[in-house]
Amino acid sequence: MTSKEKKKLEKLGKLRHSMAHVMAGAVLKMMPEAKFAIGPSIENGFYYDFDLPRKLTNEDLDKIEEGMKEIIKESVPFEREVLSRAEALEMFRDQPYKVELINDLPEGEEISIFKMGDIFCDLCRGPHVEDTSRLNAQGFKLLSIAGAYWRGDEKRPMLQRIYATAFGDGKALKAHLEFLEEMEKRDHRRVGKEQDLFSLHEEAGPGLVYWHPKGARIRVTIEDFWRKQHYKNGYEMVFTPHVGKSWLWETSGHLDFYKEGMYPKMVMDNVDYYAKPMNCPFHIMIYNNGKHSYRELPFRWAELGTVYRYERSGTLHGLLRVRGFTQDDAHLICTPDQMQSEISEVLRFSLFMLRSFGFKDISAYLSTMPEKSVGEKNRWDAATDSLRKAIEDEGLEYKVDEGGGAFYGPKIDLKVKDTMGREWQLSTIQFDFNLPDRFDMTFVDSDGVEKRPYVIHRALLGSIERFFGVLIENYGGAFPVWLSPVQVKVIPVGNKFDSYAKEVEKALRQAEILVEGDYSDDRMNAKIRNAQNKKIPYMLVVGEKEMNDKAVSIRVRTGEQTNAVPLDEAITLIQDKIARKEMP
RNA sequence: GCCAAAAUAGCUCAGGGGUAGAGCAACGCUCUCGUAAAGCGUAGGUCGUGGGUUCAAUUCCCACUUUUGGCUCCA
Repeated sequence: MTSKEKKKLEKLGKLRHSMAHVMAGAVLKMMPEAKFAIGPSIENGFYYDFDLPRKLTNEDLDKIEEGMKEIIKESVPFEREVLSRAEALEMFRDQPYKVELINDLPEGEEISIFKMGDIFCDLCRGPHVEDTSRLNAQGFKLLSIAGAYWRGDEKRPMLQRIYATAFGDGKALKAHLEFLEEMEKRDHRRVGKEQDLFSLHEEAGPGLVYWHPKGARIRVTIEDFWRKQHYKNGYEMVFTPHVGKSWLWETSGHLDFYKEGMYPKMVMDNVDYYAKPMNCPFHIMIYNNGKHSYRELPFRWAELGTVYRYERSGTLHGLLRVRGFTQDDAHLICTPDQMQSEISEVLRFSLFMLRSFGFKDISAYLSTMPEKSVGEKNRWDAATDSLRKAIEDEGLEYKVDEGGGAFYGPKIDLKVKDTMGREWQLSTIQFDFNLPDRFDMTFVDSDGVEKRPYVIHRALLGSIERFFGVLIENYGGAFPVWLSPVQVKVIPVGNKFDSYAKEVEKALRQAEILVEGDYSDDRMNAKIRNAQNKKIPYMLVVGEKEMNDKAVSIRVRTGEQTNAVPLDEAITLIQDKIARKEMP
């Protein structure tokens, strides 16, 4: 970010934060009993949390918005004052949340308040605009009412939060509202319905995904590519069961530390079984099936492993947060000597995969040893160093989350930015110092001594379901040709040309192109419209001329049109686009 | 899980204490069509589930289920 951009953001932040005070003022006017929590500026806007005598309705939002516009019109000044702790506590004695905030301020910290005329006064660090006339009455919009726990803690009171978006002027606001509309259009749940890709069924189990034929085609494309690349990169595939006896989960520690994330037990013949929330114990079972020499290592075992986890009911969301999903999992089992090269390789591989799917803007997050952890410090240090070196060698931008690692090992997470500028965490590469001990994994080293191997978990796409959701939103349903579930729609201009269209269809299918013909009695215009709406990359329109010349008319979903293309040329062109993973 | 809102035809949605409505999709018929919607017709619903109030509930009330927006952004 340039310093100019930073300044602009700071200015917007000041504006939004001031706007939050204006909103609080309007709410106070409406409900004098209101208790105020916090009201920061956030990305694209601001919010304020209130404890109110009654529930807010959407009509209230309109009234509050009106109230805010009035305050803005009145050019109310913002004035800063510095108070002693005692004065501040006295001033906010009727505001329990503010009192808590004041009491939590560290000793010696300056306590300041901002007065907005006699309308509203808030404990606040600032800064603010000089007066409310600096705010734009056309530049904001209250968006939604939401519940939010005081300080994000579910044991504390639930407050009412009003979210708003705000910009310097009406034009920027309009642009942002249009952006939100565009997001709605790209929503994977909406596109999933429009293109008949997948469904979820409350009566059959929430958070469990059904892949329809079109969605399954995309999934198969993803998986085929994934398997091929894994074999090319020295991995082996494994398949493991979906359930395991409690012994397995006791040994792994999941029943001690992860039980609330697991589906409850099934009992068969008086024995407890659990659906797997992770694949790792199964892969370790394969490893422990025999004795291993250092000469065999490293093992790279991959599995598209479907796992089941309990996600809190309120957090389920389309494909992005589900209860049953398929991890593109793998475990690297290696000697200490091999660790660095394995990490570097898997990071490189990960970047290759993400880029293959069109994600170019990738950043890394390195999470280091937390306070509570297992495993020897020197192993943590070596592992963390290898992760850091791998990131730096790739020249990736990265942030360090000190102490943010899991208790069993440090990790790298990769985040991609999609075409709409949103970040998604996809890949994760994670050391495990817990399971090798628990399962007593060993290899015989060159000196004949049994030693502990390093175990690294990794998922490149994360989960197939979630990745699919991200892909849909990234492309807004207009996939590159290789991922499109229908790459070509053959459209005869009239039923007279159905037989030639079928010939074309057959030729394309022989060329391994995903093709469908439209033999409905719709008019050609309607057929084109239907194909456009499904975002099918190529429409091959055929009629008399094409039939006579063994040709097709190519209409790309962008609207481009090329007439009289010989059929074999059209096939080559489409095959080429598929091979290059390009847009049509 | 918690707060709020929602659930009506396959989809998008309207309606409202007294026989349930539209558009699109589906199906049938007519038209045989040249680059983003031909015309006519037919069928389609225990109004999410269970309970209550009422002469009468899809509508009002309660519970449940599911979905949606939130629950990290620090005065």
